[in-house]
Amino acid sequence: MAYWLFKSEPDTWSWDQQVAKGAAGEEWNGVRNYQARNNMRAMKIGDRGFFYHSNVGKEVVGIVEVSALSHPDSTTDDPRWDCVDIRAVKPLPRPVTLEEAKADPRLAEMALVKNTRLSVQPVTEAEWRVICELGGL
DNA sequence: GCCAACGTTGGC
DNA sequence: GCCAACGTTGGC
Repeated sequence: MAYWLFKSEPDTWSWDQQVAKGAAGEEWNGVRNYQARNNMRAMKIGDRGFFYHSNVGKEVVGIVEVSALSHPDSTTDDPRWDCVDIRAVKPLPRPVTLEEAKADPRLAEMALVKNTRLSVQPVTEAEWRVICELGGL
């Protein structure tokens, strides 16, 4: 199983909205970046991801799961853009802020820290464990 | 195929 | 609100 990180501005799409979608999940649409799209194309059902609030909060707030494989993004007719569906699994007991991630030497190579502009990122298993630990899981 | 101009993201 | 980093576009 692979691990990922999904960024969203809470003003646009928040963790609470994701939770409200329940087990059905929701399209992770609107991504217009090739790297991010390629990451989504590589995802499999059941892969886990962090849900990160950018701009407001700047923290990992919860864990999601891929509930549908990559398919055309319904918000555009442009065939270049695909997306997966994700559903909320559980919140982190304690959100992990970007500041904390930056302060932890084990996360120095994390895309969240090194490549702030990428909106859908791969996360290594080691990084996954560290964030979970910091988040109180 | 290069690169300048432009647009967007996201931290501060 | 600013600006740095980065990605994309389009002229040549």
